[in-house]
Amino acid sequence: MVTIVDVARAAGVAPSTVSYVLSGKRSISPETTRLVEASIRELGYHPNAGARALASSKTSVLALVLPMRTDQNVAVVMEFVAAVAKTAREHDYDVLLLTKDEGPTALRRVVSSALADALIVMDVEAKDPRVPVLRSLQRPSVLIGAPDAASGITCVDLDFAAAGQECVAHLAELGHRSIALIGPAPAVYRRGTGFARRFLRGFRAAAGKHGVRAVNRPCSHSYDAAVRCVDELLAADPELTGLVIHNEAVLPAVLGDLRHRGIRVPEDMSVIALCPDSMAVQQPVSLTTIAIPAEEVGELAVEMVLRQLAGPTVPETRLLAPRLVRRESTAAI
Amino acid sequence: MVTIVDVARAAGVAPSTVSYVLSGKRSISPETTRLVEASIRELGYHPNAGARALASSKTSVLALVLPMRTDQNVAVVMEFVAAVAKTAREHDYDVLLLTKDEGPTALRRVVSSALADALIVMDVEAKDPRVPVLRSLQRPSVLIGAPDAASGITCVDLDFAAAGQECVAHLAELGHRSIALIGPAPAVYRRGTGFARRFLRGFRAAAGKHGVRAVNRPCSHSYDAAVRCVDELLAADPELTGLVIHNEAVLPAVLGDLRHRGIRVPEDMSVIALCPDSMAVQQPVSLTTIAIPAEEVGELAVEMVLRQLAGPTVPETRLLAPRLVRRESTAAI
DNA sequence: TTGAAAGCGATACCAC
DNA sequence: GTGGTATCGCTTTCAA
Repeated sequence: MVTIVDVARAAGVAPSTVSYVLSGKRSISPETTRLVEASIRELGYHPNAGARALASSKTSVLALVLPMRTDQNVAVVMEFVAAVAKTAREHDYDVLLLTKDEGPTALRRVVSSALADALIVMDVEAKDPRVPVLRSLQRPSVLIGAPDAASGITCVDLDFAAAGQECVAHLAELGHRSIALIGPAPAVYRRGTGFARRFLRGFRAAAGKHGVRAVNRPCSHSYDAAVRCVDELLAADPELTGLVIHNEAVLPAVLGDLRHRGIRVPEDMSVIALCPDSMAVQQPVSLTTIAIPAEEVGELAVEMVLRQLAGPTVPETRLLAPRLVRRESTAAI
Repeated sequence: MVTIVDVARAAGVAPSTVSYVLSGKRSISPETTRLVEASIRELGYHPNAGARALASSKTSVLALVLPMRTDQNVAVVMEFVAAVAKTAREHDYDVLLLTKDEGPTALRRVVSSALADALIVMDVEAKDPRVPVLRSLQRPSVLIGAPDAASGITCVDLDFAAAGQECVAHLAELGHRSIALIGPAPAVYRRGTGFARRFLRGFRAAAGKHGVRAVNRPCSHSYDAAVRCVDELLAADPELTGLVIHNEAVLPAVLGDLRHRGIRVPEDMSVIALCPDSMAVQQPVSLTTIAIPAEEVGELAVEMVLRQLAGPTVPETRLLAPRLVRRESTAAI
């Protein structure tokens, strides 16, 4: 193993000088810099992460807590992870993977054993037990999502309320007077995952404002549930002409079922979905969507957490404005 | 921060004794053990990971290299990750996340900076540039998947060749005489991802053996591509009665299209898919599948890599036998 | 602009 | 069965 002493000897300088060349924390003559950098390259030196962490109390590692349900949202979660990993590396950080089901203890463990400098936590619920722990930990952290009590912590997420509003506004503008929301599984509401309720709130508010008849129907992930859901909605209101789908899992099922019933999209039924773009274009009709800005959120999460690492910041909840992408599944009535 | 010295003082013993209580590397009197453990609990002591790594040259971290494409396979990748993370934690290891597009350099970096003790590498291609690097690294590693030249390295994967054979055998037994394989996107074959070719090989061999007419058609991930694919297959052979789908992305599209054409599954067309179970039961007809044993593979990968860490082992490629789960999408002709 | 040396917090060897 | 302490590789303060 190549150590800083080896490099120093090869370059004919002191170990501390090598360290300073690497960190840039003091000015070094160009000549010395050249010498040291050459030795580093020649010997293939990589600083030992443990030693560095021990001496500097900084690990250059971010812990990322992931939900590991495989039933839902997988594509979106993956996009977050990709964005977080990429952005972290751009700032010379590595990513340590934790899973949500390790619970709040895992956060404590990672921090007290100095495995990571900061935490990014996904899939935050309304009354998330990890939030108080995070608060007590006194370590930089960013939540992706937002709990009920977000005071004192930093969050970033899509503005789901605005997203709900935009969906309704778009349909209302196209002349639709009766619309329905096919929501996430009942379990999601029960778990109190914030985004579901925030979306619903925006949806309802906008419906009131635009004078549109609007109903809401959670839907679990089986094909049958999706079909039953469409059934009920059509039975309850034959005039229904607009569907907002906030549930990627049943997207193919709902669209398939509409087609099977001879209900054309968008001629007979306008459909707008909240889902990743990649999914939107993989359907029989390419879907008008509110994109989930996973990449942006992931990137932002890393940047916000690094800013905290760099110095004091004020906790804030950052909600990203929804971006409606109009494709072929919505039309004027 | 609580250190081992604090614990030692509180328990009235030497720091080394605390260390030995923790590691179990020498026998300690019950009384001392009790005392030390109590102090640890009271003070909330967690050993500093960096210090430990520095002193012992072991990090208790496994590096996991993930593909970050979001287009395909996401559910399966997620299941791997979940299994790896869970199994690693059960053995008191943490997981460091790397992405495939960081390339072979990332492997070198992680090893030389002593960020991880071993590597688990996913999405291995036929001529994967990471393989020679891995070989030169002299660190325990397991590939999920298998390159062409697997000598000297440890791999674990589903036995895709056997899976291809099983699919054909199952359909042949049911009396089908003409079947087709809807395969992964052309890009996947081009990339030389081993599993695609191995599956195809098994498929062809079994078709020959059972005297079944069999064709192969790669299919990219758009809805239109899927429809076109079905179109062509039906045009080429009106007698086609069996479909093997090795492409989760187009599963809903193909099934939707069949239904739209009035082709019933399984009455008119038997369908067997290679996909996660969760996906199989989310279709209009629950699908007969070869399950991808992601959980088993992930678990095994961790165990194999830990065994290497424990002592010398002989490199081997472990192929898991496919398990066909019969559901409602296949029937006798 | 550079060097010397004191830690950082654990492990594991050497003593007893 | 237990204690003392050199050691791991780096950062950073103090000195020059």
